[in-house]
Amino acid sequence: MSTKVRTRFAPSPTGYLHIGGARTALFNFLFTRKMGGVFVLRIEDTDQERHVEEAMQAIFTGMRWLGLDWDEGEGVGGPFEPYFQSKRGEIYDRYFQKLVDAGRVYECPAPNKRDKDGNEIPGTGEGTVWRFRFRRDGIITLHDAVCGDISVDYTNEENTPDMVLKRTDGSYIFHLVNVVDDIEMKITHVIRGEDHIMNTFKHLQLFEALGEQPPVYAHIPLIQNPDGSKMSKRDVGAQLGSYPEEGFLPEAVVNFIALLGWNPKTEQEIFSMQELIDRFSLEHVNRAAAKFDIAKCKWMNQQHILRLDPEDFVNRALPFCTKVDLADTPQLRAAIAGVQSKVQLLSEVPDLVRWVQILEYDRDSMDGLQENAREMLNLLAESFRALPEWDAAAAFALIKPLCKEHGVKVGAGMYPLRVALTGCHIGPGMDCILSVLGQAETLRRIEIFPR
RNA sequence: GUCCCCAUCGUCUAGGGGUUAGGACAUAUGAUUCUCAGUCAUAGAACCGCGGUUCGAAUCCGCGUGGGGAUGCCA
Repeated sequence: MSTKVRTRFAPSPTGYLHIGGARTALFNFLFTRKMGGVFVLRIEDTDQERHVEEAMQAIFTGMRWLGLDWDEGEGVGGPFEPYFQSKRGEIYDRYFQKLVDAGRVYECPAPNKRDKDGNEIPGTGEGTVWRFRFRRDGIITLHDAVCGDISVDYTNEENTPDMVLKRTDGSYIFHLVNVVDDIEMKITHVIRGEDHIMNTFKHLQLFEALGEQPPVYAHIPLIQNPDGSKMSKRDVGAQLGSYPEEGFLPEAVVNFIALLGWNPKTEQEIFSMQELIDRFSLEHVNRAAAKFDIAKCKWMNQQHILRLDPEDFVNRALPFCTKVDLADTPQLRAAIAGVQSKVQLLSEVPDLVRWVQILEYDRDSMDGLQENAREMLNLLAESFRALPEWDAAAAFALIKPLCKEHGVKVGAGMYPLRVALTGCHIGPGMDCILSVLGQAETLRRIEIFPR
């Protein structure tokens, strides 16, 4: 019987949750759910100097927004608490002592420190640090679940200098704590970004020195900017935190990043989380980096919006409207429902329904009016007024015959009406507009229309 | 510098010793619709280069080139 799959997502709270990090979390999540395993969220906050509290909250809220629920970690507990590395000092001391006893670490003068760009700061190398003594007797091979076999020659010290494990202040470096926690938390599969590949050889050495079996590793390709450069915090789409406020649906973002570097071996493009779980496998993860294309991400968002229940759509779009001071009324909700098929992002909704409460004439829309606009409006108003009983559907049904009767194309009659009633040339269907405004307001708006 | 990884339309990708190299986004054109959106149809658009293996290479191998990553008292 095979042991139960245990994975972890181990971000460090030094920046906001990055789209690449979100995808790493997603792949871990999909794999774990597919395998019926346990997904651990561990916070790697050993670098107290760079620790940012809001960044940590952004990780939690970002993962919850995406629907990546973890089985062990902050908020849910678990058998290997605590899940913050800053609180696990004694455990690391114990493992470090093992390395001391085995003669695998040695104390030596500290090198110079580095700034955040990695440049050395001269004259800062004070005190002593502890380094791990790598084995130098051969080539180390990593059997990666995505990349295949990769080997590095550890007899060549130039690229593999003995690594620092313990800082001058007694705290431990990432490599040690990462490996120790993976051992302690019984992690069976490590799915992480390709930028960690070179670290993995160091980690393999650590596992061996500690007499432990390493987990299965799967290194996933990085996400790059459209120009191929490394994506950093300031780039478009880089921060997951910006997606909710820009009007993306979490299911669309999940769908999009899942397909960035993994393919489902089918031509289907739109997937729910459950479908992704059912299909996911590490063998179909690509090895090449993917560029981030915001246009396709928006298209995918649109596809998911189209699939939402109308009521669900209204509820999700409503906050974007109230945020710009539109009042939550039945009329507004009706108008929102009318634009479900017209937006790619929820944030586009307010501009399309503002007319319900605020009538402003859009310059471009006004310029598009033809000479006979006033004439058409008068005719329409006349027939609306003549209705024995107001009924939006009936009013709407009058428009086409009226246009034909007067020898104008339906669009030529509908357009001025739309601009007169909403101030804009895009928005919900005309039947929806008439229904929302009602007879009196419809006639009033035609009346006051300045053309 | 050294080490590691990668390379199919502009982008995400399928395929993989013999294919009209397929799909999606984006773009363009047309149809429909309420001049938006949507839907439908059509079009243009790719195997990085050079050698080798082979009857045959985009596919396998080597070398270049390009891109990315690593080489930290960051993670």
